[in-house]
Amino acid sequence: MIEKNYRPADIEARMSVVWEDSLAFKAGRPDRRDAVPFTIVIPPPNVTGSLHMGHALNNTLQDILCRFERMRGRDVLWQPGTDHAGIATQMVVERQLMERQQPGRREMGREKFLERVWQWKAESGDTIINQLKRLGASCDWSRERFTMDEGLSKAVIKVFVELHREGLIYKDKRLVNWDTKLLTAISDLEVQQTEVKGHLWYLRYPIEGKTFDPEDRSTFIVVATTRPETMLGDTGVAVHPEDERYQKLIGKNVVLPLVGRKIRIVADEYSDPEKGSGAVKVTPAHDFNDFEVGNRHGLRRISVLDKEGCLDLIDNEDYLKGLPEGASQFAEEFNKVDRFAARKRIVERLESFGFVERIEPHTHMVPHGDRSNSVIEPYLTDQWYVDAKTLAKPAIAAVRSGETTFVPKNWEKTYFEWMENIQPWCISRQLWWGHQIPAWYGPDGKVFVAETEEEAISHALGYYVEQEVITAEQGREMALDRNKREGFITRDEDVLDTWFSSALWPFSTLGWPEDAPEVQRYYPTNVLVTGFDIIFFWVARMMMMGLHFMKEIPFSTIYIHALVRDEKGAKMSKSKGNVIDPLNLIDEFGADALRFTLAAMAAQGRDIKLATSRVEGYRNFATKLWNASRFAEMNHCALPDGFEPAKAKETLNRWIAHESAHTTREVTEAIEAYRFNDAAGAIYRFVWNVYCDWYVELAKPVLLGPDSPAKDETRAMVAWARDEILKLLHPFMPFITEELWEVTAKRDGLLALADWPLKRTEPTPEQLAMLAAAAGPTDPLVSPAFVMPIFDHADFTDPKAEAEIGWVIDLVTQIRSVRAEMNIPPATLTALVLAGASAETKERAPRWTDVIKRMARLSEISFADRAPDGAVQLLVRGEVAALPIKGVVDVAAERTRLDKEIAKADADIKRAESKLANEKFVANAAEEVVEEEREKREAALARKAKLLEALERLKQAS
RNA sequence: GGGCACGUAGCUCAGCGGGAGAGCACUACCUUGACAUGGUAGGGGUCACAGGUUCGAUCCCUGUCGUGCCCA
Repeated sequence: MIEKNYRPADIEARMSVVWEDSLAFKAGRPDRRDAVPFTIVIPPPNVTGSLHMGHALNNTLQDILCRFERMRGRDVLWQPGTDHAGIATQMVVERQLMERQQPGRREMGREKFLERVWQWKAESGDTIINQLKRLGASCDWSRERFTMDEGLSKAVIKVFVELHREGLIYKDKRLVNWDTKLLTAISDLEVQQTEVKGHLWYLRYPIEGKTFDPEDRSTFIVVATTRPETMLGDTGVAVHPEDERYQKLIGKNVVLPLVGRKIRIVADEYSDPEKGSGAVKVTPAHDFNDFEVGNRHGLRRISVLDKEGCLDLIDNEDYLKGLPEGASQFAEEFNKVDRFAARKRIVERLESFGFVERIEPHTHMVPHGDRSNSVIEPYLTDQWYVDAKTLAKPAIAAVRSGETTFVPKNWEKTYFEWMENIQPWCISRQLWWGHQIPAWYGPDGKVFVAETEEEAISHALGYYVEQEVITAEQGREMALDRNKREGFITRDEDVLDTWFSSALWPFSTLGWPEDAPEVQRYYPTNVLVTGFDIIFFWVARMMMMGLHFMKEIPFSTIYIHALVRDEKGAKMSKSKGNVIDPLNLIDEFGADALRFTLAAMAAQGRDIKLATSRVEGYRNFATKLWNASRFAEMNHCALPDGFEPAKAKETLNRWIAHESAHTTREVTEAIEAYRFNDAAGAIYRFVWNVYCDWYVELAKPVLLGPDSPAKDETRAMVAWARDEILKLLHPFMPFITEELWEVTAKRDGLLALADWPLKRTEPTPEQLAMLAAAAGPTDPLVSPAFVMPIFDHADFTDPKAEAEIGWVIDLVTQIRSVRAEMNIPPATLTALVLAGASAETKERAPRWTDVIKRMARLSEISFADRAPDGAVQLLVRGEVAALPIKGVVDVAAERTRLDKEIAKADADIKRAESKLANEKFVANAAEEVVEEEREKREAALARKAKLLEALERLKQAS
């Protein structure tokens, strides 16, 4: 029995358990051993995360694809898991420690802290997974992975060591984006440029050999800067080589104010004569552009900041080198002053000596850390880098060749843009939570990269024996005795960028580098579903790593979906805290309603700003389906064994089979093309506007009437069409459909594992050849028939049934419309006269008497040669349907109505004729378009003639 | 500054070379035996603006204005 009311919360809780217990989503089910696999790896949410709208959309779409393919018989693996999210997680735990007033990370020490993070993960790491389950995600939960799992860590180590051996990972001292709050390097991608209102300071740098005089412009050169405090690290001044103002100064020195360092004036195209003074100070250790300029001219790099962003001058050999007497006094005064305070004080000091020419307000972009939101400092440090440029080449080629395709295609441009200008990827992070870099340093700082410490020590001992740093005897002793080698080599403290492990996700989760059968079976995956915001962070890097280590693309299709934005149109993010909670929507309207809303709004290439009213509307849709199923149940509609819808005799039943097959094709094709909104729209219209509004209504007289073969057939068909709906709707609304599937009949199995309505037919050899050519080489495991299945449901198409039911619908609709227009109350029944009806109509009408009477509120239906006097005359599919309503019909009003109809017909005739009279139209337009226009004209002419007749009769009668 | 989108009904959004669509909201009527989370019938849009291409433009092209995002 179906419950009276649709209560999503109850159903969802129950169905989750049913699915879990039945292992319905397990990949590699024995009964699908021979099925073609279909694989999606989930974009692993951060363990710190909780479900936001972006996740809800992303996972709804993946689930639709997975459930769809599972019903189509494939062996689906939807690989779930979570990401350790280095910085985010470390921050969460540190914050927790602070809130509980417990010792901080550094006091605790690395080992203890990491224990603490794991403990946190054990307590809270399941949050997001449970929320995904609430959404209905049909992942193979038994295969859940975590980027810091033993297996995945092994993959990370192996990849690092191999790339290092190949020279694709290296250590380099160069500028990085340094977060002075988190005390770590971050990658370019983690830096957000934010517009900040600042100043442009024009500083006077005295020319060597001249006596500085603020009034005499020949004694100094003016440089403009937004960061005056970095001047302490200046090692040059650059002017444009063709800037005439400065030609004579090129090659000369200036004396750096306050510091006294002599620095050279160089010619470099980097300085823009149009901007500021045309001369720029060069600080290679604190600016990315200056770093390049410095390289070109061999300028020194002098770092004047420490890790926290404070001036670091005392004991700073680079800084002090070559400075005149007395420089140490200044160094002592300014040492350990924070960079922003230093800016103020240095400007003051410069002003006091007349070194500041002027200060202008200046708005510019300042880099901020996306996690800490603190100002990022270009900082000179040793870091590990991946040679992304080399790895990007095959990744670019794979997309160029179409081996991997983006949907929608325009994202390929973005991908190429970035990949072709890719910079070395800084992968080391000065954090504790993450994969510790497998590199060890010997006593002299030489680095040994190896998978294990044992391996590293053996390399190191071999090396130092050879270098005669230690004797062969010492080497042997240390190799044999742990205690003796203790502290001889020390491991790199840094961990890897979180995205380093995410880049391996498509194969590390399958068991690589072990020789796991899953790697063979499920790699490459079929489609990656993600938002465009992580194309660079994640998609591109998976492409690079997948191609390098598996020698195969990680996925053949990349479906990029919209971003769900907050009400202001801003991107939602975990750290910004501007997330809308989809769980509230699930609580209020149900997961099915939320999923359907997201699918219906997932039009390609457009962002989603979610309106709650839509969710409510789709909840109502679920209610509608619920009640329609109750109606079927109350009328004992059930599917008898061996029922063949194609053999139905009743026109109405043939019609719903016809309509149903049409919808099936629409939904199937739309999902295949990732047009989720079209698929959702098609099934929505079918359920509500076809099945409920017309089929069920038209079937009522039969269902409520006496027993008959027609009634038996209709009962079967009502149930059959309901089952078709449940199947088609299942990928979108899994909970309600599974529930209804279970309670409406005795079933062989779960709906989640039932067959999709369209059966694949064996393709002909010609079709196979054609498909093989079209499919290309991307997915060798997939037979062409799977890439583009061939379906056959010609059995259901029935134009005759369509015409007949169409006539009924038109007739009823028009009568209803005119009744409403004339304010005839529903309680008043009217008679219907079919005037001058064709043989076809005379044959059809009796079959629909009950239905039409019921739906159009009629007392009787009769035939006549002509419409009775004083009747409202409707034109239904070219024939007159008259409603004689004595005393109700206002003749004047009816004339006006007919006049309006005639005017409309006239307009149609005119439009068609003017087109057809246009020689160019007839000559240039497609034949079927012209033909269509002719048909329109004929139809309008006929309509007008009939309307004129009707008008004539009305005139005669009055 | 470069790039990518987007301006369609009051709101949220589809559509996209051959007569403008949905959901919500709105109006009127309806306790009809699945459903008032419903039914029936309506109202509402120079498809941002200006040019161009075309037999024909909401749709393609160019420009303008406005909005958003990404990268400098």
